Amino acid sequence: MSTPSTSGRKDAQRNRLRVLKTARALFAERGDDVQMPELARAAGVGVGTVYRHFPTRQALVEAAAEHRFAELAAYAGTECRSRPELGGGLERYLTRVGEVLAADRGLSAAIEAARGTSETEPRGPALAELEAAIEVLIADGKAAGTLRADVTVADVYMLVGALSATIRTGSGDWKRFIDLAMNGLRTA
Amino acid sequence: MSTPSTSGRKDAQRNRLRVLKTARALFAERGDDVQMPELARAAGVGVGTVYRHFPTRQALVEAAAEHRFAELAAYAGTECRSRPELGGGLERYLTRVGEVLAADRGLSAAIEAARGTSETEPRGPALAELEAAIEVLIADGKAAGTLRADVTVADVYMLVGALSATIRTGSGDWKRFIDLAMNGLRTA
Amino acid sequence: MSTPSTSGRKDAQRNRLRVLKTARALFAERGDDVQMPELARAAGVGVGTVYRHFPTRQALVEAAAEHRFAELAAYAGTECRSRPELGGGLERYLTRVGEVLAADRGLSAAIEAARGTSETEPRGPALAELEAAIEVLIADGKAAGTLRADVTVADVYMLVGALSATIRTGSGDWKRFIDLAMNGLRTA
Amino acid sequence: MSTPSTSGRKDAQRNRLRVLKTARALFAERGDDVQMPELARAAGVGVGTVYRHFPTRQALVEAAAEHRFAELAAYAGTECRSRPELGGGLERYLTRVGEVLAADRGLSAAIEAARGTSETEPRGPALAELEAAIEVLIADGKAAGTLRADVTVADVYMLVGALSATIRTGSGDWKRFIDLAMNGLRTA
DNA sequence: GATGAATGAGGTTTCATTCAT
DNA sequence: AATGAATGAAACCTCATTCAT
Repeated sequence: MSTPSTSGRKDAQRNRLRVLKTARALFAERGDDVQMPELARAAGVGVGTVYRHFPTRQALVEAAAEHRFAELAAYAGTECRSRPELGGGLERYLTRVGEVLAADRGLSAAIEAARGTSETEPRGPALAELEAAIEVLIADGKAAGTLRADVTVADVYMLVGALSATIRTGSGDWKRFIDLAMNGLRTA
Repeated sequence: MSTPSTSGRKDAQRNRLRVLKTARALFAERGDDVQMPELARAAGVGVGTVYRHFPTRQALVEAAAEHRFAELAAYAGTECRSRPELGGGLERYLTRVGEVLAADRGLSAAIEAARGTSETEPRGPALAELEAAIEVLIADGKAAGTLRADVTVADVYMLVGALSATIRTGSGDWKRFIDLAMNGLRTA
Repeated sequence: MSTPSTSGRKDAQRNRLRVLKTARALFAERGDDVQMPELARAAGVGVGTVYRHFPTRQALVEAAAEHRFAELAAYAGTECRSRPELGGGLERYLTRVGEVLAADRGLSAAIEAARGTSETEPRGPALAELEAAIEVLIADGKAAGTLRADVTVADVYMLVGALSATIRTGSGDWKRFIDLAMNGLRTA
Repeated sequence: MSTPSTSGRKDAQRNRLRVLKTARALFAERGDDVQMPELARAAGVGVGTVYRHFPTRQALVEAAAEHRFAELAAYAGTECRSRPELGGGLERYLTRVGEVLAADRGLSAAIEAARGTSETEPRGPALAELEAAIEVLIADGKAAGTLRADVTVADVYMLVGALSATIRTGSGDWKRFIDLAMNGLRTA
């Protein structure tokens, strides 16, 4: 509507991204109660286009989740390691995660709602990347003598999940959660 | 229709409880996808009766949540304190919570779904009781010198929420979570 | 809307019938392009009520088919045999079928559309009844020496189907079809 | 885009035929539930190309119908008359029709679905040809003294329609249908 | 002429809740 | 107080058709 030409084949990818970003924004704002036609309208495309790129509402939510996840993974792999000599890369990482999630509780809610009763967590491609990055942060911490020797990626992953829930449900001060969690990971 | 009168107030209470227990059982088994008419049938009453006692589906879910919560509170107040000289009352409590929640992931999911995008957590009457009980467990721990001096009820409450999410989503080994959490609460 | 009270439990059956009759009428008039909400409105009930009685659009169409089928079966069992000494019971029956179907081409179209690509024909309870009645008509004809000795119920059933298609598609004069068909069934 | 020019008019005809044949094949296999984009893909062209040649899905189905119809007409005009002294040209023709339709029930279903509630049958160019051919077969039969004197092309056309329906719906043994039909057409 | 991404009006079905009996 | 049939507002998704490239 504001952009003059809606274009053709070439920027199908651009459309996909547009939908994805609109979805993130709308979910962030209003949680799970966003309907497909409305979302399409907000993205400036027809519902059909949304469904072309994401065959199911759930698929769209998952893609939004993955999108945010990828950002978090990228952060873990770059900024957090930037000054390893300072130590505390892991803590900086968790804090960053907290900030992102806190700014975006609606999306978390939508993701949670979409999970429904499904038993398994979806494992997107960004996950492997994230795990590798966290591995490094853990190694740094152990090298600096600040982390317990038995800390694993699985531990951190679990704590991120717990942090996310804490923020989403507002069951407490998430900075305090990180504080306690880091304390739990540190050498006695 | 032909039976003169099916009794009075006493049956009403019995019905309320029947519905509540059926709800806990069905939610536990199938999560949020339980429909009101079906639930009514399972409880052996009509939908109307369910609605007489719980004006809304959400109200019923909240009641089920409170019901479970009350059990947890009772446990904190009794068994966990039973042998304070042993120490570790708080850890025993968290473990108990974990066991109950792990046996009951469906109900957690239903509760979570019912919360929807609502900002605030419902605070039922059992909460005060629980807080008092936890206060005591914390005091015990501090007296035994095992807990950090700054640990509060809010901390524990937050950790219980995080534990619940960890179990519900299956994002990791919840016993390990308790391990890390307790480590975080302990004196350095 | 015109009837003062919509009543409760007792005339659920009355509602079912009302929906069924409305369906027959609407399908007769407009063929397959009748939508559920519209049909419900025409029947003076909500869509939900329609779906309570007929879990699927297809189920409703099938019920309408069966309803008409039952009428045809009843006719075969009664009027057509009324004066066997006249002979020609089978022909009178086919003619009657033709009249009913000709007055009701829309329903035939809806039924056909609902069948879709499905391989098998639905066999409702009226079918057995019809077959028994036709058996008798055939026996009458053979006794009167007018029908070929090898004529079976399956033949007649097949011819009824063919007659139905002839009428529905308007591919010719159905009375002529009956003429030819009867000629085909008669002794040389 | 890089290829200078993909030829001119000749390819267009080739494409038309390609689409038509693909349509026949796909409809034969899956009945009416074939989508335009899918059909286009199967034909190795874009949807746009399909629409260039057939302005409407219905038009394509009709073209497929006509295509098959033309084959049937050709057969009536050639092989069936090949040895008129044998008699039974009409029966041989109907049998051939039956064989073709039986191998192709899906297309019949698609044609039927496309007709929808429309009152009139489409009359393609092959029809006149067919009628002429049948006229001859009928004349042969009458000359041989095997057909009733009042048999018309319209009768045969109607019977072909009925035969088609019998095969499509599977309501009986279509060879038996031909048997009865021929018997109906024969002199007493 | 060909391509295929985009469109968006519809259509079926679900299920929390109401209310006549 | 209990019953359960009825309600009807949604909400998702499909797919024939268009048109910019």
